[in-house]
Amino acid sequence: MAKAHHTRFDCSPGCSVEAAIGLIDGKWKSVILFHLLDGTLRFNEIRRQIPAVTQRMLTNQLRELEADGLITRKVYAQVPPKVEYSLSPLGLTIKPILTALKAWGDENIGLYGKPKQTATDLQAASIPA
Amino acid sequence: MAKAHHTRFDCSPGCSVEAAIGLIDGKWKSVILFHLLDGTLRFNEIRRQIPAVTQRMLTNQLRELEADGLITRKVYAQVPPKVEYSLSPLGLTIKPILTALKAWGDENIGLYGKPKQTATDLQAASIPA
DNA sequence: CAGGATCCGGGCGGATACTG
DNA sequence: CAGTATCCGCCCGGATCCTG
Repeated sequence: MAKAHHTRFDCSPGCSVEAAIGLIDGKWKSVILFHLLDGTLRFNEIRRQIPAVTQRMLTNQLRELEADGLITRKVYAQVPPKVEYSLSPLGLTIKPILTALKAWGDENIGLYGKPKQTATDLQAASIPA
Repeated sequence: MAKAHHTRFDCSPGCSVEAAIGLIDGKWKSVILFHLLDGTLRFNEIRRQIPAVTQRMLTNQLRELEADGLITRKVYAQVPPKVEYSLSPLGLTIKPILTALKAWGDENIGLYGKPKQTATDLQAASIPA
């Protein structure tokens, strides 16, 4: 797992959840993977899709994703350099998670990063107590 | 968002993914939420479910989850103290994500935290290139 | 274009001690 | 039981400069 961001998990039932999260957390990984769902992207293309990421971090996260086998890095021997990133077969399998995240985010989060409905709102709306 | 672990996200398409992840990352949150799927738990019950977490971290993460409206904290005025944590209505809505994570983890990760099949394996198995 | 190298501060998170 | 308080090391991640 590259550098083991989560130090370690001694397994209890929820272990695989932890492990799964371990692969897609890391501040930018999920967003990167999400954008790669649309297809292959070059380095600076990803940067443009995620303006807030620094090139250092982008390189880092891409390296870790590659080390974890989630993405594939293809280098073209030419100048100026051209490097393409795409989801590996394993990476493709996390699509359900990403779309679930996206769906949930779209549903429950405003554009400001704040939950748009509070627990109380939802209580009144859907759940009968 | 409590203390804004992810500083901020200036929104591009994948923003809501980032935002969603922002709520469930934080080293232990996903596991905590996952265990709360089974129902209400007391503080030390959660600790026992997640041996690797320290009480400091557990308190932290619980506070953040509460601030984000994902869990509910119920304090019983009695001694010795009794505090129960449970998923809020909003928290319940992330169940699909958690189960997706669990499913993916169970499927693709061994008990050691390493992906059990490499990209190459999967390539040979399913995808024709 | 796609990075590598270095410097550096902030905060995440562990360990320990104390409390209502 | 369910925390709070404090100290502190580590490394995450930003900023900047350099390269094939």
